[in-house]
Amino acid sequence: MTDTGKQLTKLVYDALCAVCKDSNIDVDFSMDSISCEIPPKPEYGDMAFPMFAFAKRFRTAPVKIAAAVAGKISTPDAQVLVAGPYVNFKIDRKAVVQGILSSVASEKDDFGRNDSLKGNKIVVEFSCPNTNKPLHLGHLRNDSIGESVSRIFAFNNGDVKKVNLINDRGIHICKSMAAYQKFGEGKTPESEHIKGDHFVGDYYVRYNTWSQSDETAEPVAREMLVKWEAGDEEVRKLWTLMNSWTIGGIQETYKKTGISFDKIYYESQTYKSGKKAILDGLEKGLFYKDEKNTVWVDLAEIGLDKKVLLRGDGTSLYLTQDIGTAIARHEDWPFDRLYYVVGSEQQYHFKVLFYVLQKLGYDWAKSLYHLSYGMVNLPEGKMKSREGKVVDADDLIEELEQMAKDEIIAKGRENEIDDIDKAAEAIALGALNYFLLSTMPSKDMVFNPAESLSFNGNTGPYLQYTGARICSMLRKYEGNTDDVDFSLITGDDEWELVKSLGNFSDVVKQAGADYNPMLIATYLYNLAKHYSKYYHDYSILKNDDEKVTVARVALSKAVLQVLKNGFALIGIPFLEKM
RNA sequence: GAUCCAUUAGCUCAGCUGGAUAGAGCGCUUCCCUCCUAAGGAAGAGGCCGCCCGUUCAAAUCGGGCAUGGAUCACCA
Repeated sequence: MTDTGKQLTKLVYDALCAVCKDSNIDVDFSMDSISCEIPPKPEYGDMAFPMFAFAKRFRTAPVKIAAAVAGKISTPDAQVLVAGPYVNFKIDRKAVVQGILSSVASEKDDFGRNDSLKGNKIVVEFSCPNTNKPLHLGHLRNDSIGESVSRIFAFNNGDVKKVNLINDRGIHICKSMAAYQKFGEGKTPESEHIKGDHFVGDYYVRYNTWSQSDETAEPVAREMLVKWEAGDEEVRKLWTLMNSWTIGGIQETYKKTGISFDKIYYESQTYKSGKKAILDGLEKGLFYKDEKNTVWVDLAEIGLDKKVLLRGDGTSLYLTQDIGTAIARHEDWPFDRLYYVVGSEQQYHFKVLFYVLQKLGYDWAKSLYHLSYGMVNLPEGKMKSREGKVVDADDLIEELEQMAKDEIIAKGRENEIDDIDKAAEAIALGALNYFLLSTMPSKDMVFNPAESLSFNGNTGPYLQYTGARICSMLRKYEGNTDDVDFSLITGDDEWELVKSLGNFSDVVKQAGADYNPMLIATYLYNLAKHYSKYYHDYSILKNDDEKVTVARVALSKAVLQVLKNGFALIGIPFLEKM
């Protein structure tokens, strides 16, 4: 495609020069200034050259320039069209089709893989749950984005490490512990047959109701935190036990949603770090101390106020700790970039964090990114943990699975599918991940259970269904596609499909550059949509001419392959049957 | 008071570094199991792209202002 594009660009350039000569205008532009586009509709041709850029120079309307330029071009390779302000070409599609379909067939699961991030060491930190409650829908969005961008970076051949930092200490953890100590009566997740994270989460809720009616609750939690920091044996024991329950439960959820990490950090092990860096900075005069020995940073340089880096008693804060872990991480593995997948409400925090690291003289601080994502709201407003207005992750997944199962049975597909439970799980996960990733990360999104859980239309299951149909068709096809006459797949609808396949790699690159999985989701939806129309309008298996069948099957195989490759990037399980 | 983000169809969202008649899905009104899965396809209705200026041959897109909604801001994470 690019070769053809270059040839045509040269033709257009030469014609433009000729037009300049006729009008006595100096040629002060190069070939690079000519842009080449793919027209939005097939009837406009296959390649388009807009003439807008020359309107000013020529003091002529783009439409007239296009006509003049087109008049100067004659080539046996392509047909020239004037479409308003554009000079368009219809080209010989066969070679392009052959090129793209052959690459898909030979590169298979690696089709779309490229070197745009080769040599880049990239850390993606995401999820970062607390150990006092189970995951909710907001965490699922975080996980989904983190896992997906990691896969996209890796598909651009970046060297990716996924890390998690578990927030396992602090007053909120002590609250669930305090409630358990008071009301637990030695119960365990096993004895109550409850998933560990939910078990602990129930005590966190219990604490909140307790503290509302009894003012002795708060001192209990506070005292527990002091004991924890002092290393009190009994408190530590309880802490270890309850954390193991929660983390065990959360890991089950990770397993279910296809999330994994290369390394898991625990805040209890890192929360004291950063102190030394701050003191060093203080010595260098980067920060200042007040009369209470509190260490401050002045943020006037970046238009902000000031911020505490170290308490007067020498203890660390969230920011201090993040400074420490960032430094430690870079020492562990000198990354080229580090992405923090964290909600948009922490934009201020990261702005300050990056600034302080830069001030401390760490050059790599400019390679830190806050991959900020918006909140997941409910139609009636925000999710509020304390009021119990949250969409629990496990509950949501279970509900989706049940719906998928019902759907399979309602469609009478249970005999066609080998393992209904497995298929239902895959459909549920596909629906969930597609839903979470098809909105731009930076934007807030609304989760309307009734509408969001649909399996029709622009959804994950629609994509899975498109793939499953192709598979089902291929199972019925006996022949092979070793010898394809590519000239038989040059119709407009087929051309659109092939063009789309050819774009996949660019979309993967763009998604990597923008760290935006939504681009993959949108791309896949459009591909599936084009294919569905094609599938409906064209007979693929039953044709008078066997050669036509071969060609169409080859095209279908290529679409299937690209769908598969894209699915892997946004966490949509591929299904051969559904 | 300040900073950041958002505002596109009834609802949920696309629209890339400005360019050909503003696009999907859901919902609504119709039509299609002709072959390979109807979890599908086709058609229709539905838009001052929040408002006002500006830059440009060209603005949903860029800049400024305003309005509305949200997030954040001095020792919570």
